[in-house]
This record gives sequence, structure tokens and C-alpha cells, in this order.
Amino acid sequence: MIWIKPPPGILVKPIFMTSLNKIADFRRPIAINLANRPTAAHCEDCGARHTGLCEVLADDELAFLARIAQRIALPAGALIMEEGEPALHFYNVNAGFIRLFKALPDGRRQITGFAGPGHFIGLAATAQNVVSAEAMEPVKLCRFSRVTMRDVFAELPQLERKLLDVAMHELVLGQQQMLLLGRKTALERLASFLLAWAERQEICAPGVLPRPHSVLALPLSRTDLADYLGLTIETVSRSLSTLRRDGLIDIPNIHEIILLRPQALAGLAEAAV
Amino acid sequence: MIWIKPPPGILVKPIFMTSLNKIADFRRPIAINLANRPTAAHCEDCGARHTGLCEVLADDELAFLARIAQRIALPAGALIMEEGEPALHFYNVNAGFIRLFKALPDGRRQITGFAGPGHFIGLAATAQNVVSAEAMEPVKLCRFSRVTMRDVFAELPQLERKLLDVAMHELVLGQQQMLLLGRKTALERLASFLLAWAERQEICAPGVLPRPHSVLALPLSRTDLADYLGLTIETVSRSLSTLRRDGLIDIPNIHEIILLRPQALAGLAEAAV
DNA sequence: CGCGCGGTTTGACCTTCATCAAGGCAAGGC
DNA sequence: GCCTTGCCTTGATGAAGGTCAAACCGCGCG
Repeated sequence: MIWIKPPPGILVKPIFMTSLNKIADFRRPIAINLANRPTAAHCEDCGARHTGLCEVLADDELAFLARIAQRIALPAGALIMEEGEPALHFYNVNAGFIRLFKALPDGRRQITGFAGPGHFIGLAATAQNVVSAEAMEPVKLCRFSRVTMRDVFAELPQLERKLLDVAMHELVLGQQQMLLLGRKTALERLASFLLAWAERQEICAPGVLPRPHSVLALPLSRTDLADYLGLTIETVSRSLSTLRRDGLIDIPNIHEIILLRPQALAGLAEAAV
Repeated sequence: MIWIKPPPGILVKPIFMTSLNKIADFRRPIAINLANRPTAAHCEDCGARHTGLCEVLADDELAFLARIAQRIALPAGALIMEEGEPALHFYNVNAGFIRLFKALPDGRRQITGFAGPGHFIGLAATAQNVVSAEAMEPVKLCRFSRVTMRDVFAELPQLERKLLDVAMHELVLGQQQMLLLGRKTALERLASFLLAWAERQEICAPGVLPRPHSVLALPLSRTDLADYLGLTIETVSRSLSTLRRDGLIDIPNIHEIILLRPQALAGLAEAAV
């Protein structure tokens, strides 16, 4: 465990506490499911068969990979990886969303990214995990031993190539997030996030603005949003209200945002002069 | 060019302007030096021969790699890569320090990292560069075409493996920086930076605190420091003064810092409770 | 239907850090 | 030696966003 206990007088955020409590409950299922080795047939109906890591593999190669994978299903709130623990595995997300984060002993939390179907996690690690990973909803994963994976590269070099691509893409996202966290205002952060999220949801092609009135699904809580953008939930809420008041977005309900004027959002996000 | 012009009334930081002006001056040398292909003999006396990328290669393999490399020497201030330009090359740093950064049109700048001898740059890119790279002092580089590099991987798989390691390490640094930028106070940022920099200068082993009274060489200007830590130069200056006043560090001169109480710095950096 | 609960919004106030401005200090030129 | 120049430090002030607190809102439940 990295964070020991809340210091006297400082309240650990409820959501944080929740996930802590659930660690014990949900560790067990991992062990139970270990025997469940997928066949290529399993892969065929996997939501991530044709995205992310697996898309570069032919069926027979996938079968090879599947033999060393362990299928895991976890409920919402489950802790998948923990910062500071030995990094033994990679994971490929098949279904559900995961948040990756780092935390300080006093409860401050920085979400460093979100992983959905097709995403590969565990790259950002030394001998120990440097981030924790938590299921935001019920998730399905393929788990790979890190040492085994090394051997697999000899058999499937295109896999290693793909992994390098994945890592490079993560690096790009990281640089963008650093600019956002280090230099952008609250409004700019929100605007940047909304556009990036739209791109991620494939509402628009990479580098292209979504059409006006595009509807954005926002499965994150305000707390997640705040911890991702380096703000407080109050500031997130206020900033969203400002964007709505100014007619850039509409918020029909808490988990949906309509991008009324993407062009204006882009101007804000990039601090266009 | 990404940033067009300073908006009326907003002053672009001097250093920023400086580098802009130098682009034209220093682009030319790159072309001039293209013909200078290193032999393995060149590599033997390279400062980076036994670090970073090259350390995984035997002499004959290095010779192979050297054949596709272009040696480049650039003066301080030279722009090596520019955000938004087509990403055609990787670079391996042989000598000198480089800053990597992203900028907003109004002049705000976020330094995303520093690269010294043995470091490989250019991984964080899509079809275009997502960061700019600038020589902080006279530098020597080996330049590799990205497309050629792909072919090399077939010949030297251990190189690709190494590159994946490099990328993974960069990811780890990125996550740490996100926590710093998103959630730490000015003092915490300085403390974190000083310890990370000590580790980087190999004043201490990874994960181990430097001994009290370790002397830290700080080749960065206050402006670089501020743009790296997401602060202003004034806040950097004030925070350093506070650390000195509190007896955690000493500042004999502008480019040297003595870590009087590394333990206390670590407590500050990790917000120990 | 009223109630309580968790998450969200809004408001009032306060802290941290940015901004603006002045002064210091070392290095180089004349 | 003195002046300029560039960078750094320090101080005074202000603004963005954090903190604290209250109200709101949808939702499940008795």
C-alpha cells in the first residue's frame, strides 16, 4: 500500500475510500478465473478482436496469443493494478472502462488516463506499477504475464511493433496532457477535454472537429473529470456551466454533453489568438 | 508554424522569441552535415556509445546502424524538431542537452522533458511532431530516418526491444509529471524536481535518496525550470528561496544546488503525512 | 408520497500563485 | 572603471481557482 491513512483532519474523498474497501472483495475473482483460458473462438466474439493489439494478428497467431492469456471479469470498482506493487502483468481491455491514476498520501489523486475496449495497459511500469488501475464499470480483460510476453515477441514480432506504436501513442497523449495540466486555464482544460473525448468516441476523425450539435456520451463522474483535469469538482461544474451559459455546449443530462459550437471550443482549447 | 504571432497586448517571453529567431539561422547546418556518415570508429569515441540505445548493440551491429545514421552538430538555441511539422526522423543525443516542449499560440510554453547524452528522441510523434526540440547548448546528434528505422528492426530486433523499453520509461516519467502538474503545490514541485534531477544525474541510485549535502548541477535557466514545472519564474525563485530559508537546500550559485536535507525534500515531494 | 442519499450545482470567502514593477548582481564591452 | 545587458530575486497587488457550506436534483425505497 502506498497511501497509509488519511492524516488527521483531512478527509479522504469518498470515492477513494470506496475503491480501497473493494480491494479485498474483488481480488479473489482474479484467482478463480485463472483457469479460464480463451481459445481463438473466444477471441472471435471479443469486443476488442479487431481493435488495439489484436487487430494486427491473424486468427492462428491470435490462437497462439490466446493460449497464454487469462480471461478475467471484474465488477465495477475493482482494483486491477496498484501503484507500488510488483508489475507482473499486462492487460488488454475487452469490455468496460478503466481509470488509471496516481495518488498522494493525503488523498490527492491524478487520473493519468482512461482505458476502454481494445486498449492495452501496463506499459507505464518499471519493476513496480507506477499507476493504479480501477474498473469504472464491469470489465473484461485478457491478462498476460510480462515475462511470458517477452518470449512471445520472438514468435510474433508484429506484436512488439504494435506495442511500440501503442506506447508512442500514449506518449503523445501524455505530452498533450502535460500542456493541459501545466499551462491551461480551467475553461481551456474543459474545452480541450471535450474535443479529445469526442475524437476518442469516434464522433469525429482524428484532427477533425466534430459537427455542431454532436452528442457526447460522458460516462465519467465529475470527480473523475476533476481528477483527470487537475481541478476540483466545483471548478469543473462551474466551467461547464460557463460553457453552457456562453452557448458552446448544452448539458441535457449529467452524462451527456452536446457540442453546440465545436469551432469555438477548439479556439478556447488551443488558446487561439 | 503553429504559433502565428503574439496577440496584441500580450508579450511573448523573450527566450521564446529568441529561439524563434534562431530557427532560420540554424536550419542550414543540418543539410550541410548530411554527408557526414559515421563509421563504427566514430561510434567508439561517442559519449553515448555505452548508454541508451547503442549499449544493446555489439560493435558490428553498431556499424550497421551507423551506416544509416547522419551525424549532426548544432549550436545552442538550434531548433531540432518543430511541433506540427512532419515527423521524418528519430534522433539519438550524443552530446549536449535538449529541451522538448509544446507551446500555445499566445506564448505559453510547457517543457515536457529534457534529453541528454544517450537519450533517444522522436518517439512522441504521430505523422507530425507533437513537440518541439531545441538545443540548450551545443549538441551532437545521430539522426535516423523513421522509415529506414522500420527496416532496421528486422535486422536488429534487440533495438526494437530497447526502443520499447525507452518508450515505457518515458511513459513512467510522464505519469509522474502529470501528478506533479495536476496536483502538487509549488514547493512540492520544486522538491520533486530536485530529487528527480539528482537521480537523473546519478547522484543517487533510482529510488534511493541522495546523501545530505549532495551537490546538484542545474544547467537550466529559471525560465526552463518554470516552464517544466508549470509555474512562473517568480514562483520558482520564491520557492527556492523558501527551501533555502527552511534549510532544506543551499544555493551557492545560480547553477548549483546543495541538497542539505534530502529526507525532508522527499517528505515534501511525496506530501508525506 | 415523502424521505434520505449521493452526486451536482451554486454562492461566499480565502489561499495560492500569477502579474506587475523595482531593484540586485554578474559578465562583457567600451 | 563604468555602463549596459540579461537574468534573477524580492515586494506589492490581483485574479483564478480552491475551500467551505448550503441548496438542489434525480432516484430508489419504505
